[in-house]
Amino acid sequence: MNKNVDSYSYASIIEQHCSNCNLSSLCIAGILENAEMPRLDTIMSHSKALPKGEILSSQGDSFQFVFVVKTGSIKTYTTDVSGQEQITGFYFPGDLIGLNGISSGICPDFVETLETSTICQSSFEQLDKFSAEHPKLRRKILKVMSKDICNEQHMLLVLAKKDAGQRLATFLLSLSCRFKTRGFSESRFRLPMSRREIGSYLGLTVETVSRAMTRLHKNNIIVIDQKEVVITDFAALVTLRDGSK
Amino acid sequence: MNKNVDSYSYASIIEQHCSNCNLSSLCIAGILENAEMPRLDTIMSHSKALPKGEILSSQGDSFQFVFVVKTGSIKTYTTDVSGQEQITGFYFPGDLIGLNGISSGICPDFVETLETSTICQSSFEQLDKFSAEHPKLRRKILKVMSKDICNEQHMLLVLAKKDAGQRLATFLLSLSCRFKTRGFSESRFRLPMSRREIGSYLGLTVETVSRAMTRLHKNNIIVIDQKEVVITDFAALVTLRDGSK
DNA sequence: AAAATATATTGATGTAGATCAATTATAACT
DNA sequence: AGTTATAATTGATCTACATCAATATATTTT
Repeated sequence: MNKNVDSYSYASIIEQHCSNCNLSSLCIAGILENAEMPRLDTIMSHSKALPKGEILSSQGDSFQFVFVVKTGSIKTYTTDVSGQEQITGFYFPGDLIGLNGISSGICPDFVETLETSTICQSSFEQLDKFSAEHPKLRRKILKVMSKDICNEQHMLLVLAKKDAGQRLATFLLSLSCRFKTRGFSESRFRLPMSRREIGSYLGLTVETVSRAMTRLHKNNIIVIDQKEVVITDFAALVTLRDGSK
Repeated sequence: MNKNVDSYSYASIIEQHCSNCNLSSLCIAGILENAEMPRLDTIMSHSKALPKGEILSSQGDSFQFVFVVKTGSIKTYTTDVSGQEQITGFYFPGDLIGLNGISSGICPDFVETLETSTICQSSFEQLDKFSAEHPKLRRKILKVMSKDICNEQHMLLVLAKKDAGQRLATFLLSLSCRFKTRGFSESRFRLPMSRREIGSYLGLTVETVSRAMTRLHKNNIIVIDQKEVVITDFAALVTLRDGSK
């Protein structure tokens, strides 16, 4: 039972188009020519604001849709036979989510809003058909998946080899970079996820995340007030991240 | 400087074709019709036996080729600015490697033989062109990448949440399954990688891998003699892997 | 075959982070 | 505003694994 966007009573499709979306430079739509936009608009639907905690698709659902974050943020997480829950990624405006369902035809994870968010949705089959005729779109999809693989391989290294401080530094600098790419401040931002969620993503407990956070604060590398982060010493944060332990 | 296969003096292209390869059921070639094989043969080159330790491509190389393992086995690993080395995967006959280079155009990791191996190689650009005209090949490539993402997301959970015994159980059962798929025994096989390499992959030290191994042996779950493994109690190994810790 | 080198095992000890527990801060609800 | 529930911090203790060190076993070299 896929809970696709337009099945929500509060999430009907409203008058929005990829062609007039200011996000297109970040989104897969960015590689299309203006003339090709109308066709994209026929396969993309756009949600209105979804509240925090909304599950866009669940582990075990049959795979049908891919999503692009328009505003807000998303987490993906998998669970285990033993009930262990692992956050596998955080996603921000422009990010394309859900391609990992292709291999088995089953959604391998949960996709959930971290805060009030709007998202765009497409049937994967239709996107794939479109891409068959558009080499640039085809390549873009491959690039997105390839990038996902690289990101996860990097996270494997982080989880396997880095201590708590380095993991948190890696995390904060990655967020900083992603916010910067989206035109926001790279040094001052709000964490849309809880300490527990950061811990799940980084393979740490809440307590360890909290302690690592206050340590960064005490060392005057960041200022942290609840979810608000200010990076005050980028160089030190990078040194910590890249230190040979 | 890409060290592609046919640049090796000892690895000249020999008379081999995808069309007469007994591996095709496991390989991407498996989804093509007989009539399409000749075209695949024009873009695939086949190495002769490469010795252990041969590096097929290096982190930082410009991305050009993808590889399929024909015989033997392969490891991929990345390194860090701080010199940390992380094995990101082990690959066996039929496995397609290298698609993670698409996003940046740079090979993000090293690809190296674990033992004497033969491999098949294709220019990615040519494979991509071919796939443009063959929906099934296009879909197959997407499936391979999607599977890679799922595998890595699963490894993230293993590294973030599982203890040494569970990690080793996960590893051994995964190998068992992959060998079975390839027509080999699922209960008796040879580990082509060292304890150190297993440790790198699982985020553990050699010592911990060794201890976890002897513990499995003492509990009569496996018999291990150097690199030879016999799984004597699958149920116990599964229970260990899936245990809620 | 002997020497040298690399790999694996086993033991002793130290430590980062988990766990348990208590307190404080924040958000949600009535 | 006051009550309840949730999230975050901080402290005390415990433990699994890393680290250091010593053999032991393979593998390679001469």
